[in-house]
Amino acid sequence: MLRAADDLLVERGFAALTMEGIAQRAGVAKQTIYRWWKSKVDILLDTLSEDAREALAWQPGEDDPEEGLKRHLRRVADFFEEPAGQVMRALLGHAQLDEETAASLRAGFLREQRERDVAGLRALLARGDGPGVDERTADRLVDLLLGPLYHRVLVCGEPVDEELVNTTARLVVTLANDAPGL
Amino acid sequence: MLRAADDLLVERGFAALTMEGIAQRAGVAKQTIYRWWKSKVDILLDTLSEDAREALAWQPGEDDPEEGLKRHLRRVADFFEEPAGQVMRALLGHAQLDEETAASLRAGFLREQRERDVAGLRALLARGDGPGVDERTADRLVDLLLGPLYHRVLVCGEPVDEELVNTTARLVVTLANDAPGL
Amino acid sequence: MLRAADDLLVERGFAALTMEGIAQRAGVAKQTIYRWWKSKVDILLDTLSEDAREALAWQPGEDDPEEGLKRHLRRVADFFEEPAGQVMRALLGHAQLDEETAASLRAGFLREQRERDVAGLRALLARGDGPGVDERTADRLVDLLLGPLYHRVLVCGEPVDEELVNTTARLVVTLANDAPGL
Amino acid sequence: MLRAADDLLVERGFAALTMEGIAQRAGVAKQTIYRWWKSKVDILLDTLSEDAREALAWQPGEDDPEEGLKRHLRRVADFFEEPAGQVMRALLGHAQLDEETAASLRAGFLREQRERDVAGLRALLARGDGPGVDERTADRLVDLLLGPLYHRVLVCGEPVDEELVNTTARLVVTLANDAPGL
DNA sequence: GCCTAATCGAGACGGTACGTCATGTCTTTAG
DNA sequence: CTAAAGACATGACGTACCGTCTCGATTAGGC
Repeated sequence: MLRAADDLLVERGFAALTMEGIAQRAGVAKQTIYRWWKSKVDILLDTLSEDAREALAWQPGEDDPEEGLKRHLRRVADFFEEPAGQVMRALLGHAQLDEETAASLRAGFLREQRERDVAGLRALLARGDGPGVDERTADRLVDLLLGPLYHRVLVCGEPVDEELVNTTARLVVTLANDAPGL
Repeated sequence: MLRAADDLLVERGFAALTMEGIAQRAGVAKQTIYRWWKSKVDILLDTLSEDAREALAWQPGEDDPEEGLKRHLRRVADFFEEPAGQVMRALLGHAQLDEETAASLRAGFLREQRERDVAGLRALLARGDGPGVDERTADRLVDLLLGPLYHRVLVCGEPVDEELVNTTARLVVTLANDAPGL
Repeated sequence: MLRAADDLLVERGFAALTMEGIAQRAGVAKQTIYRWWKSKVDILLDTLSEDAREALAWQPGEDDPEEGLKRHLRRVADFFEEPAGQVMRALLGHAQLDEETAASLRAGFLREQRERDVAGLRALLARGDGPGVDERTADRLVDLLLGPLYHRVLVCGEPVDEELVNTTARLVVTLANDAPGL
Repeated sequence: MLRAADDLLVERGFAALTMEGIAQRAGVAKQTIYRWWKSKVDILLDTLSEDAREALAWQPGEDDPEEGLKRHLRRVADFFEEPAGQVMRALLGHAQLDEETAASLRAGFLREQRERDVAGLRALLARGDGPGVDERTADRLVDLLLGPLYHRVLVCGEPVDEELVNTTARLVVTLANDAPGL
């Protein structure tokens, strides 16, 4: 059923993603779906957890912090082009329209991802020359790190280009090394 | 009718904002609404144009670039707390779910606002010590300037704090003065 | 406008006969139609008066009563095949659905036509060998004279054949000559 | 739902008989009605089949043909005063306005009723002194038998009086006994 | 190996909103 | 000053999904 929901979202968009449609596509009765999820948003939250966790994971590497950040940001940029990225866009979008979706999304996937991002960022910066950053500082840096990419994708609706990745990465490294001034 | 739509959105949320509801609230026939707008999204696009233009305008000032940026970012942050900001959140959200909404929003309000942002940013930076930035550079800077705020609001669902405003403003000024390395 | 209404009725049927349609077809504003008639039924009543009076008139002749009746009944049968007959069918039909239509139709056209029928029948029978019939008797005979034809057309929806015309005519003449037993 | 439709027709007339009204009166969703019938006419056709079959049935009796005919015609006359008769009037009326209604009505109820009428008439005449009539002749007689009553009710909008019943009955018996001259 | 019980497909049900159509009234505009 | 053009409030249309609810049929598991 997750697969059916996922496919329909990508094929026809969120508006055409109905419980009846998913049921028919999955060859299942509506009631059976309601047994496990209480809405189509709930289904998407599940598919997101399955698919996005790995795609947004911080991969280990031997390079310096700036290079590592670039690598990760490119992964994030690519993620938005994939089906799982479409699901995330849809959920982030729906969270703007519905408080309950927002709460579920933020209490679940987004909170966990934030933790992974903070940890990943700290680990990466620890490999550099500087003193590294504490958890609170890393948390602050995440908005600066991801914000420009999300803005480009969600607000402008354009793909993230290399220049934005590079500038953002360089900038965050600079800030991190200059942490006291943050 | 714009007022009725606006009120209902803020009071009850996007899902409960129906054409029938707007019609009833405005004391107007559904047909009359359809005569002028083809969907509730269309109505919101109109209210956005009316209300958000001024709220997101770059106000003149005598202060230096960094101070000016902070002032503007605080206005942006405040905007998201107002009704007009709710409308914008809703439209940005719906744009993630519906290609047509995305196209309308970006071809209209967002494009114009982007132009105002680029012009405002350039004007502000021109008041500083540095050489200022050309249009293309300013355009690139806008993602970095606004991205963190939008991320905080749309993704995290939290209010923009003073610290984020200050850091972002300082960072963009630094980058601008260091433009060749952008 | 009568012409426009008439044409539309025949072309597309009663359901598709709307005030808006008539106005458009006649190149006239709706309001102008409402100035003269209060409904589409009212318009049809007018076209009926214009067209049906002559088609259902009793034509003079030199033949005997039975022949004369046959002639007249054939005219009635033919009338139902013409556009004016369609109007009459529509109005009689609508009169079953709407008391007001029924009242207008019966107070106007049908009452006058009934008078013409009674007079026509009496004149015809006066040419025969028998003693003729008085007005009340003729009035009673009219249901027997026209009923079978109307039944065939309105209820069965089939055309009136020669046999029905002949039998009905013969029968009414017989009855008329046997008036005391009526 | 048949009951709700029936009641509303009698109470408020055909024009005020709406799918929404029926749904509300029956405490049922519109969609449920559309699941089973495709229009209000379809519903009325069903109520007619249920109610009119018996009211228009030919009842057995021991009397002679003329008396039997009178009995039956009086039943027909009474039928038009009942709710089921209102339904029939409405359907016959609407059949004049709409080809599809006409086709449904004639292919269904009217065809069956015609068969019952032919059979009933033949059975009655077989009880008389004469030779009886064959099926084709009986079919021709039905227009003459029912036409006057229908004319009085549908066209004149007046109740059927005893005189019309008696005259019509006598006349059909006479004709039947004189069948060769038909 | 059978019978009971739970599960699941199918889809009917009472609802709500959709977007469209025609109504009859009204205002505005052009000749 | 009239009449076209058409905006307006109203209300029904027929459709799509919603979330809940019965139905049988089909499995499985406990005896």
